[in-house]
Amino acid sequence: MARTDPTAVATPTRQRRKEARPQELLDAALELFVEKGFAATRSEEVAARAGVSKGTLYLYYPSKEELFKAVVRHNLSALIAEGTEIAEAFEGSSSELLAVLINTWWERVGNTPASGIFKIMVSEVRNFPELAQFYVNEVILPAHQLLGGCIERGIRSGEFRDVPIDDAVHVLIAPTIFMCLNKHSFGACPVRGPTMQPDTMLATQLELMLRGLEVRPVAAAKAAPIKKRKAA
Amino acid sequence: MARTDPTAVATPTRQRRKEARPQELLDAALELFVEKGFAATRSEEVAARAGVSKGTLYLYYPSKEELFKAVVRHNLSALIAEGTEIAEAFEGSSSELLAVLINTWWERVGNTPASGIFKIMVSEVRNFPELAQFYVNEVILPAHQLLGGCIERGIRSGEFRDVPIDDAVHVLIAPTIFMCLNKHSFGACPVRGPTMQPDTMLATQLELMLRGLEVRPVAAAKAAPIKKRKAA
Amino acid sequence: MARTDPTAVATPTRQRRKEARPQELLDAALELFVEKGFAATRSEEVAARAGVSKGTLYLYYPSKEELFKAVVRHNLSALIAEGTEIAEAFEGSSSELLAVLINTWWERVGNTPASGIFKIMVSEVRNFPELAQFYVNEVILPAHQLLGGCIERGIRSGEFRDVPIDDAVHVLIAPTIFMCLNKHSFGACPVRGPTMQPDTMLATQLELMLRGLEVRPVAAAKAAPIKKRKAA
Amino acid sequence: MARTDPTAVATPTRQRRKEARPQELLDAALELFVEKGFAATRSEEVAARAGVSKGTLYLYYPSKEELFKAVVRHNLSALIAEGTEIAEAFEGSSSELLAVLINTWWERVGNTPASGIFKIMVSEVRNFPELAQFYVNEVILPAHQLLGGCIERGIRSGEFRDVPIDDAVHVLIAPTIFMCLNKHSFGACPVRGPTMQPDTMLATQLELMLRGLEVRPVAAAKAAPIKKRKAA
DNA sequence: CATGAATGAGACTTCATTCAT
DNA sequence: TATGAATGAAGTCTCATTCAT
Repeated sequence: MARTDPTAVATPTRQRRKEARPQELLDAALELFVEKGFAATRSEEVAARAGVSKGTLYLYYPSKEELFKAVVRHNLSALIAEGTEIAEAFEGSSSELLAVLINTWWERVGNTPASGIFKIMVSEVRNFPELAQFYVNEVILPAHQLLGGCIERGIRSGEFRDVPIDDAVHVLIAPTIFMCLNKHSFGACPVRGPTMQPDTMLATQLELMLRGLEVRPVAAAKAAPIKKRKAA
Repeated sequence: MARTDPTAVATPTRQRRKEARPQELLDAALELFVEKGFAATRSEEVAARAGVSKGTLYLYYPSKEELFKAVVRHNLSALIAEGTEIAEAFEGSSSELLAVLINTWWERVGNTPASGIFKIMVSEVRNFPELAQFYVNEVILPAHQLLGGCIERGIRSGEFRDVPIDDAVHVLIAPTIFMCLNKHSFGACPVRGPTMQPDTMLATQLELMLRGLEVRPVAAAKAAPIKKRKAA
Repeated sequence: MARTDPTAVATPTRQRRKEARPQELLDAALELFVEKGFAATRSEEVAARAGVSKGTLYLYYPSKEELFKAVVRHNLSALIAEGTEIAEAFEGSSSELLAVLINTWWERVGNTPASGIFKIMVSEVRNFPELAQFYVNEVILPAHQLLGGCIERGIRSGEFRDVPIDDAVHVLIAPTIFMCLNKHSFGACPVRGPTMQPDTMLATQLELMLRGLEVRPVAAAKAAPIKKRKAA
Repeated sequence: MARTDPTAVATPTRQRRKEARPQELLDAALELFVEKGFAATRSEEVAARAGVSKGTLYLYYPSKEELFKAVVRHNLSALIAEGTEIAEAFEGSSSELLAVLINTWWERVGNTPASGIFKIMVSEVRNFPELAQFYVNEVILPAHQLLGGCIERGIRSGEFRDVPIDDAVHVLIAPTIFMCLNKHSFGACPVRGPTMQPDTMLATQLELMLRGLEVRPVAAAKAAPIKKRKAA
């Protein structure tokens, strides 16, 4: 309706709209797939949220499944671009570097709609196995190498203790991904409970982690699980 | 097999199975909802995996949605039961206590099919808002109080530094949930990449965390995010 | 409605209906595909004509296309069965044999709903190439061999002239197929015009053909086509 | 090419093409309707094969249905024009005349893309009843009168036996239409089997028919159909 | 209780047709 | 005129749910 309104000043031309469509559709789809999941999102909703009709969606993506893959690939590529950029910024102490990397990542990814991609991946990889290897190759491996490299650098320079690198990387990453997942699941539900505050949580995480990595003798905390009491 | 059990008092197989039905259905449903998500799981598949017919499923649960809620509630209740049991075991230093709690939790939950419940929750809470408050009240809050209490106890006893308790709890929990999610998403895909080793990762996490919590002067790592380079 | 009427005496049981379904669906589908063509027939119409709902159709045939193939194969098999039976009846003079074969064929095929299969084949083979070879192997070739054999037998016994067998077979078959096609196309339209009378037409065809085949000297009618007058 | 024609009076290509459009569209549509049928042919394909865009098709024909009718009417008119022309050439013996008519018809119609019109008619008349009467009036009746007249002439002149004229006409026409139908259905499929050779088949048909029509005493071949054996 | 045949609402997708450019 | 982006009615197919057996 407004689209055909002749008095509208900023009505984009068809040509302009055609060029913007893929991005608009991908954005709408990301939102909905994050909100409701792939299977529970109707094609028509995606189209509606992008401001077009059902048929138009199919002009750009041949099926809902292809749309989904495009959403994932598009957003993972964005992630990769960010990652590469961040990686290039290397300088200063390893502690500072880790802090910079994590804070930057949060600002560029965690704080944007792209953060929803993690929820999608967790929820749907098993239904879209092609995407699994893609994600591993393009996101997990580079990210691991980047962070693993920082930790190794810190270890070699004597700044960090000699911890198992791969495990440490996972522990380091977990809270940030956890925040992204929380934001798009419980965080989006109107419930009373302990809310996650990304800013302070990130700060706390960094402090704990960096302290945990720093060189200093300590008595390792080993503890066996509690034995399960058998029902009499 | 059970039929030849000499202690069985002539309980007919059918009778036995009938009583076991709800549990079998919930188990089958948990598996499938974890594998494929709620919307992509067909009622008939659940029935088939539980070894009954489609119609039988509806004798026990009036709809797929109710089945889903039952699965969630059933598994969350199990979680709660475990948590309560673990909580009662309180003794020793706060470090040891945290280690015991986490290791026990992993053995009782993370290492069992119930670990899939987190994937379900993350993926589907927004579609089942009733479950959100339930989960927060029955799982998140108690768990937070338990862990938060440990940390607070450690702080008060001078064992731990004075960290923001809520954030620290989140950071403490994140890697364990992260492992559960990974196990049921990427971990279930046949891809080459860095795999997560729960046992060593848990050990590393505990070591990092406890060291991070321990009292000791340190220069806090503060770092602003890298500025995004604008295109010239 | 009537189906659930408890007072109905002849209400078939579900089991009985299940067994009859495939045939009922194939019959309904044959009718509709003949009437309107494959593409213009809606699945739901087929189901409705068979007295079931849309979903039930898909319980028996996984797609409209598979239903189509089943219709063709089912009816071609019927054709083949008839053909085989007729072929076994060989006896008497070759003229009589041809007459018997054609009359019997008409009674068993041309005069039954199976006659519609020819319209379907003509209309749709190019859209279902798998069926082409099947039809050639199972219908055309056996029929040709049968009729060709009769003609050859007549030639060898001196009853028929030495005509090109393959061409003669085509000429012999053409009017019968033509009648089938006509019956399900123009013949089914309420128009004024020369209608085809199968019975007398068959008789006339036989008379012409057998006379044409019989031994007797004749001056071949050779004639060049009329030259096209070029527009001035 | 036409552009360099020295006799062309500067007619711009676009203008020329514009005038040729309707014919090009009709030709493309004929081809596609013959290949795939009306319902399975997409408007856009027709436009593409005619070298124009989807929208342009609608400048010339207001709907796919109208396009279809135009195709039929256009090609039937061509048929009629041919028929009239052929009819005027009347001369010689009735046998020769029939031979000339049929051979000419084959050359002008059977051997051209217009031969596809019969497949279309058979497949689609029931969906386009308006066309039925048109076809009967404009094609079937004149053709019948033409051929029927020839046969009658032959009978009156003592050249032919006294056969039922209408039936004989049908028998006479059947093989030619049969060849047209075959050419655009099985004939277009890449299958191994007895192929139809129009030239020899036409010759054989004529020979059989004319011999069949010629005056000569014969014992009519009467034969009852074989009784169907009931299952014991 | 258990079964599985049947149903029909609803989701995906296609494509004839329109209309701004 | 010609184009092709956009639309939405309509068709195919799925699957949660019911119910006669």
